[in-house]
Amino acid sequence: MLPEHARGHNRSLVLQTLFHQGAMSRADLSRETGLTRVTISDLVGELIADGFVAEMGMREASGPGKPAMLVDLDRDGHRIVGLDLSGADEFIGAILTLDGDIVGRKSVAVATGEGAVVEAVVSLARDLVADAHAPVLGIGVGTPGVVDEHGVILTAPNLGWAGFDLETALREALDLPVLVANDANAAVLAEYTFGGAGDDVLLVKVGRGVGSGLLASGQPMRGAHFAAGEVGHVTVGTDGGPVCVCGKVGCLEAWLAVPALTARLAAASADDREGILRDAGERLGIALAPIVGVLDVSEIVLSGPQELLDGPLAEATVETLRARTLAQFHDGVRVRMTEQGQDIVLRGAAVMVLSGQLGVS
Amino acid sequence: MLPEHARGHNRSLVLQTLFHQGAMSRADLSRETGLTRVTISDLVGELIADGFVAEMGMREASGPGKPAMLVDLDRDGHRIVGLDLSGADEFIGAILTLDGDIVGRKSVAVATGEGAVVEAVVSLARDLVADAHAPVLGIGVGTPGVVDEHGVILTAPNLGWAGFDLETALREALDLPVLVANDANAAVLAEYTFGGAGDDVLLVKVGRGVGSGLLASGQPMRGAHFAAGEVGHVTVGTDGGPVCVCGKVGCLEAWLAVPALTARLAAASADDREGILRDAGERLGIALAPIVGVLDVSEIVLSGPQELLDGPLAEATVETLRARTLAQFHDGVRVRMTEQGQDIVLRGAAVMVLSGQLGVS
DNA sequence: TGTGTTTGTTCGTACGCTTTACTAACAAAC
DNA sequence: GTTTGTTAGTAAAGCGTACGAACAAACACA
Repeated sequence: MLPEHARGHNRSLVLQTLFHQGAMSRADLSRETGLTRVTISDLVGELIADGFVAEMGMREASGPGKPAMLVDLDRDGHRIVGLDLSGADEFIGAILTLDGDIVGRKSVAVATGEGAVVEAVVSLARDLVADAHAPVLGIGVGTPGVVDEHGVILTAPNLGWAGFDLETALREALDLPVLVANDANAAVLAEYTFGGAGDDVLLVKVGRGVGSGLLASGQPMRGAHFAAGEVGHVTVGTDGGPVCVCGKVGCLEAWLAVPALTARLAAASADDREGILRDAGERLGIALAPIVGVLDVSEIVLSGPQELLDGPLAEATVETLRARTLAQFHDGVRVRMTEQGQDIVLRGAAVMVLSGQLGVS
Repeated sequence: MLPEHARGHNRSLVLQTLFHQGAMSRADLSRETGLTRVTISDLVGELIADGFVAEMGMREASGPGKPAMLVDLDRDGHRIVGLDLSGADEFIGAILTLDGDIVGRKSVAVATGEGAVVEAVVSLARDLVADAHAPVLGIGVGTPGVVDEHGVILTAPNLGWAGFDLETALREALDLPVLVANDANAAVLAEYTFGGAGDDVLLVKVGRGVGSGLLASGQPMRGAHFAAGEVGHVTVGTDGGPVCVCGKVGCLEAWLAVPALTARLAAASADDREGILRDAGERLGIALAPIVGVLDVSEIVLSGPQELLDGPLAEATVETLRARTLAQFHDGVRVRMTEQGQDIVLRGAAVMVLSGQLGVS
């Protein structure tokens, strides 16, 4: 640990404070961070020189004393490019502000195979960077599959990838910072930074498959083999269930994934629909109960088609969880839909860039 | 982040290196840590002045150059006191070396109620400190119940405690650093530091109840309400099961805790015993499968009566886990007994002190 | 006009680590 | 016995980082 590491930490502390609390004076920053005004002035000067922070004009004086010069992140001066490769039909890309607002979109049809996918993704990213009309802080990518800490996609059956270094490929093609992570892990970051989630939260993402992203004490969990969150093919219950594409019986994905669930709903009468949704929700609760017990998460967030998840399914999940865990410890566990909608992975990808480049989350 | 924090980090880095690799020269430390020889000399001088490190004599010269003066943690000059309050009949205490070796023991009968327990524990700790015949680095305590980050026992039904600040009570009575944590959380630290466990490990402790301790990326998980690991009263399976003391049906504890399991074994014929153990192991596997899926732990360690756990039960657990998770991601999950035996909580309590006082683990 | 408050900067100081340069102590080769 | 080369550890100087003291600027209020 060298002094410059401490300096970097303090730089991030200033950026983090501005990110969450908005424009304020140097003296405000001093009070918020506990560093002295002198040190803050020095740090802010450095951050202004680097272009991350800008002076925003004087605060209209409200009391005695010299009026304050407000400083803030240069929010208008930067953009982030986010990509979501988890869609069934399209690769979706967006230009985002530092606040996670989407100010531009573009998408291309899904490709398969290493070469074709990379070509499509690079082209999508290049177009978005060109349209940003501002310096791009970096490119964040949320992709299905197991992704290691350096953005190497270890396995991604849907995209036909195994051991492919997407991060380096994109960085070399675009000459910008690139961060690649699993889509559900990106999503939980969006929920944490923009969705007001607490420090211990599990996000369950239901789509073609079922994945999850986990934050413990505000830190993303990666797992021993970078496979944390890969919960789709865990068997749930001890009484059989639907057959899964993986060959097993009763996988969470066979109960809950959108294709399986919509197929069962389509085959059922209108009266049976609620029962089917409640069954799926109960299965999710059964799978989550031991996780809530071991991890003591306070919040479970669902992401996916609202018409499927937000209703009988979510209700059955929370009821099952309450019934299967000890109220004394985990009474407060909340289950809710995300409010980030379909853009959750894009916004999570932006958080990855904010976190990687500014140390902000 | 101030410069002195960096200094503290580097002090711990030196101690950590010596702790794990044993005596070495200052130049060796420089190579291991990446800090310069000058800085290491300065740090070592400070640590010697503080009594944590001692010079151990010259290394017999093996090559050219000036012979090296070996330095090491002053292992003989310090002791740690560990307490294990999780026993059914006794509070167990021990004097330990910095290497976790037990060099003295003492125990007292279990008391109940705040006042009586504190009196018994303080007296036990005081006797051990007096017998240590060396400066005691601190006192670590592993206790059943939910314990917060400051050593306040939020709930401990077995001891009749709720919201009791054991850490402060002991610190004021004994005037030594005190660290209190849940017994299973202490146990997993022992397994990590002394048992060669990896960075992502779950320890399941089977005794009167069933608890667990979890390390993710080498960091202990606490949970949103400090209740991480409280897995005993999670319902497992969807086909009923034994009635639990908590009133629910099919709790993991009703399947697996020692009193319930021995009672079922005693009531069964010799031929049925293996089936009962396998059933219990299967239930454990069912409960652990979603946890392995979400957390991607590489290692599950069992702690408790060897004659119950180490055999058909553990075998059934690992078979169930393999059957219920996707081999592609979690093939390598190992299930094994701890080799720390009955002293695992005591040794874990020592790790808490090492970690808290020296930054070593 | 003076007094008190707040902001932000300048100056000098303390601390931590590095680089550079040195001494001490040894082995190997001659 | 001398020279050469290597390794261990220390001393001095310099740079980066944060702090406290002091101050000027700008304002409210009496």
